[in-house]
Amino acid sequence: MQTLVVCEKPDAAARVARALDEDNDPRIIDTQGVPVFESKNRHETIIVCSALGHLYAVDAKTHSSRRYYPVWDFEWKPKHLIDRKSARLARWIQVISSLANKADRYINACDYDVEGSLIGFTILRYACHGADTIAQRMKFSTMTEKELKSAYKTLAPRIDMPLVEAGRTRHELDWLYGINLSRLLTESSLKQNRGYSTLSTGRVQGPTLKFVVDREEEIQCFTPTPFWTIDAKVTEDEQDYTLEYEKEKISTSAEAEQIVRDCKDSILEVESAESRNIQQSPPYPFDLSNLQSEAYRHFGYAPSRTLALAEKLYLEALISYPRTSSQKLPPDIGYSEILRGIANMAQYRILASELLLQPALRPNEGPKEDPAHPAVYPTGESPKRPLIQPEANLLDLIIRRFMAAFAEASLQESSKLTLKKEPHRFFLRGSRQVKEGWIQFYKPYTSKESQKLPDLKVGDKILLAKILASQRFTEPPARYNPSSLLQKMEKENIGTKATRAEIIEILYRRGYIKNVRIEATSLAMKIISLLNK
DNA sequence: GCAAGGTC
Repeated sequence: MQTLVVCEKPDAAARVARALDEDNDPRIIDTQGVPVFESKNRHETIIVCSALGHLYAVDAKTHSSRRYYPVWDFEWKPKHLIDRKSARLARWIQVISSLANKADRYINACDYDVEGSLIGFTILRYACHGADTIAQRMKFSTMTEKELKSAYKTLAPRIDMPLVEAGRTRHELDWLYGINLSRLLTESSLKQNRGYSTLSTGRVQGPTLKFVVDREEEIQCFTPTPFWTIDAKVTEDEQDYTLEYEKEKISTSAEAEQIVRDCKDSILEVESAESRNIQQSPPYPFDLSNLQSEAYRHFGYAPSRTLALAEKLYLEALISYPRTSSQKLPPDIGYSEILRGIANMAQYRILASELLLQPALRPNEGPKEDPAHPAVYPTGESPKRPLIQPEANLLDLIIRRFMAAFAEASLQESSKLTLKKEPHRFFLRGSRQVKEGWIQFYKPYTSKESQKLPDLKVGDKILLAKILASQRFTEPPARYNPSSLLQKMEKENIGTKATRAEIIEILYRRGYIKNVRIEATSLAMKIISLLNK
């Protein structure tokens, strides 16, 4: 009896093999670069092998011209027969096939989601000689040793065909829709003598581009309307304080002038003073899109760049797997061991040591989960080479975010004074940090600036030092940038954590969008109006 | 030179 377990990626295979081996030390079998492990326990020997994502994909059945459309004939083929860049997968499939010959029991242990179920299915069917019909399914939601062991004990007797069908249909529809429409666009552009340029669209590219085009149209159609604001100041102990008028926007010049006339050189009386404490929980651990948006905010890195940098840090064992949508950190990643590692780096020593003094370490987790990975966290290893600045920046962000997640809530006192000159009201807002909590750990990536208030009590009087009305204009909606466009995609649930950044890059490459503050080009306008028909 | 989804 020989069991063959198929995982989605080498890293996952290593974890599964470790969990299933009774000494947590599986034998690594040499297969010239294709990872295969042998796990032993009292009853059996288990062979654990790995895919490298999809090994099979959809392609045209016959290789006619790429200019021909529509194409309806497609079939599933090994990826190395479809594109040259996948050449190394030929050996992958060979190795798995020969392992399958010696096996009589098969388990799909790919990530428990649509794509994982399909990756396992195509391998079992095409590389393991139709083993999909007898294979079992190992289901887990995190790759902890405990959960992997228990998943192995409670195998589902069959693979999950509904998920497989969903995945297969998605691949096929995306291919039919994307390839045909893209060829149509490219050909029609050729016919209009625009010269050759590849045009493309698809289930994700199309709607994403439409977000940008819609915004472009809103901006072009926008007519600014005037409004007035009141700028006012008081002075106390030689310090100026800016007042907010009770109405943020005033619609007519006459009304604004009236307010100024009513209040000019008058004495304001403090009508009320309120203050309340606001507690703010630590930030959640990073999922990929939060990491991308913070890296954009603080360093200006495009989401695609952040993913590439994170990938590199991951391959050098400095951080965990970055393509995750989880905001959870299960205890078995070893909180205190990681923090001890972080404490070995001089710049974090004091902060990490402080956390290690806590009686119990518990991260403030977010709601999002991922079937295969925890949130992004630092491994606690020190870099073995000098990092380039962007790598160092990203690692610093990830380390501080990790520490912050374990820290205490911050407490801020927020105060508001209301000053009156009948019938008008002005506000003075202030804030003060009462307890720093997690902010101490996440600096400099958060700024909670204190705003002092003058020492005034209810009933006190103070001279209005300055008041004037200013005309302003309403502004059109802001353009997307790569980060906000990615967030919009996530909100609308198109694309995936691993592909969104790349799809935005494609839109740039096709000449559909330009600049960091994203503008739709005239080409994009034409494409979208064509697709709307 | 085409999609979108895995992964390195």
